[in-house]
Parts: sequence; C-alpha cells; structure tokens
Amino acid sequence: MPLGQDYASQECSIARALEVVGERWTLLVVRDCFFGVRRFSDFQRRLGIPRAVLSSRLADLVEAEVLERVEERPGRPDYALTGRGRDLWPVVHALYSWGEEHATPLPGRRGFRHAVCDVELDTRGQCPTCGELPGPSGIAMVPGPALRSGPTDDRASRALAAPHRLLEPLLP
Amino acid sequence: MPLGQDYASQECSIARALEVVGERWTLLVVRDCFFGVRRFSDFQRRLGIPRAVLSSRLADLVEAEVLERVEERPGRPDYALTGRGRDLWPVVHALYSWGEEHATPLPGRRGFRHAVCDVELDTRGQCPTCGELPGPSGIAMVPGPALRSGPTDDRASRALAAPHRLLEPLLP
DNA sequence: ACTGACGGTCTGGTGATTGAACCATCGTGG
DNA sequence: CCACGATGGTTCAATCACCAGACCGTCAGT
Repeated sequence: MPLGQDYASQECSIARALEVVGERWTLLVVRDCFFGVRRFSDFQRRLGIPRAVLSSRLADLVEAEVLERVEERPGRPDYALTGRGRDLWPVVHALYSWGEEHATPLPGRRGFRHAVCDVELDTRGQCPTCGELPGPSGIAMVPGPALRSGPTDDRASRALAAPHRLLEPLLP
Repeated sequence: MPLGQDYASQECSIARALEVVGERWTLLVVRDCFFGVRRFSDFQRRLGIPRAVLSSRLADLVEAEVLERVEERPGRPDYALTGRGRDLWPVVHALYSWGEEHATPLPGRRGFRHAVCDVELDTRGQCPTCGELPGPSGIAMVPGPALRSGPTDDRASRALAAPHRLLEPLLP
C-alpha cells in the first residue's frame, strides 16, 4: 500500500487510484496485460521481477478486481484485465505519451494506432483522422523502428515484435 | 528508482516514465503542484510524508526537470512545475478519473471544469460543451459536495476548499 | 537578544524488495 | 510407466527504502 494505512491523503481520487496501482511494478504488469501477456512466467521473464513480488502483485490486482484469474488448465492460470482494469488504459497511454515525449532518447519504439483508421493516436489518445477516443480493444500496437529485439529474449517479447491488437492474448 | 538500474524494462516509454514519477509519493507531490502547492512545509503537512522522503522526492523531481526550484527569498524556495511537469496533467487526470469511477466510495469530492465553458470535464479530460481538451491552466478545480475540510487542517488544505485555477499558487 | 517558522538533515527501528533456492504439479517423450 | 523439463508458485536470508522523531542552521518579527 503506497500511502500506508493511515488514510492521510485518501480524501482524493488520485490518491485512492494510486493505492491500487501506485506500487512498484504494478503498472508495468498492467501494461503487459494490455499487450496481451497473460501468464505468470511471461510476466516474470519480460519484467525481470522477482517471482515473490510478481506473485504478490498479481494477487493484489486480482483482489482489487483489476485482473481476474482464469484457470482453464488447473495450475496454469491466466491473468486477464477486468472492466475496471481495461478502464486503466487512459492512465497507461498518458504515461506512454509523456515518456515518449520526455523520457525516451530515441522516440518511435512503439506506436498505438486506431485500428479502424490505421492512424497513429495523438498525445491524448485521440485519432487524428476520425476524432474518436478509442478504447484498448480498438487499438493496434505496432513496433516502431527503434524497437530492438528487446532486453529479454523470451517468447512473449518476441511475439510483441509483430503488430497486434491490444488485449488480444499473445499466445494460443 | 522504481525499476532498479538494470534497465531491464527500459525499452518502453511507459517504463521510462515510471522511472521518473513511479516512486511512492511522487505523483501525489505532482498532484499538489497542479493544485498550487509550492512550499516544502505545505507539501509536508498535506501529505503527511516524512520530511526526509519529501526532501528526496523534491530533489529527484527537480533533477528530472519536472519541477524547478525558485528561490525568491533565500532559504525559502518554491517548487513549481516546468513544462515537462505540466505535461504530466493527462497522467494525473487519468488517475483522477479512474479513481473517481472505481475507487471512491462517495463520488463528487472534487471536480475539474473547463474554465471557459464552466462545465465539468469528461473522463478523458474533454470539455463536453466545446470539445476542447484543455491544459491545466485552462482548468478550474472546484471542491465537490462530499469534500470534508480535509484529513489535515493546514492553510494549504483550507485554501483548497475554495474553487481555483490549476497551477495558480495557493498562497501569496 | 529571543522566539517561532521554515527548510531541511540525521538516526535508529521496521517493513518491503531482492536473488536464490526449494517444492509440487502438469505434460511430454521414451 | 517413469524421467524430465516447464510452470506456478513459496520460503529464506540479506539488503534497501521508508518511517517517526529528534536535531540544526537560517530568517523574520518583536
């Protein structure tokens, strides 16, 4: 809990949101969920996060109803965004835009395009062609020219080298 | 540094943005900057954050050029958002919207209105009347009906009980 | 000169994060 | 059927960050 349990700053929606997604690693897990990552070991290899921490974060997110645990094959659960989780897309995209503009030496590692118009979204997530503000399921992620094979070389990161729709599971 | 210095996930603008603003307390400090808080002790009293941590966060934000330290009277610096910092508004507003919808028992603690139209912004920060996406300087914050006097009772929080323009310093 | 506010820093104790090892289950190949 | 690796965790000791509180120098007002 990023703010302690003293509720000092809870009189504010921003603080309350950060109680859910403000901890270390949490928003990176959510980001990967939008990218289609769904399995424990894929998160772990892509993020390089200690397994114990990942385990804890996934449990927290499930409890906050940002993710849900889908256990098709027993013992091999998938983690998928719930409606609440999908509503975090504006947060993730805002961070992406800011980072792309202010914290990336070489812009153009990734792009997010309105799938219908096949046009890059602007800073606020709006489609410059049709003016729509698409949700994640209407957005395609395309690897930019500056995207190398990735810091880790696992199947999930390799799969992300190809364009694909957000929320679409990466692996069959 | 939220991700360690191993740069494992840095091939991504979202991760890089979180390196700057992803640490505990950091975004709450930035939020208060948008609200017009500018002085060390006002941050400290409003957030209930340990002074050493606040000191460290402010220094980090200044080094990241999100804040600048304005020292009019010697020894009594103000901290003000830079351009980079003001560009974080979409991030802060996205968190506000998500929290307001998904993490607040009583909605309506605060509202953000397009100052020109005097109308509440929608979830994505857009003005429903004129369609504009105003920046922070064009937005007025108004306390909602459910906003109590606040968890802390200091001059800055009291000043925030009245409507005022974002980025406008709270105190003379 | 005294006093209070301000903007910090220092310190010791506590809790979170880390890497590494360990473990149980599942699926596959031989 | 059984060995084997992959998977999804848990456990552990060591490190690191965070916390509350005490302390300190500077400034402004009296």
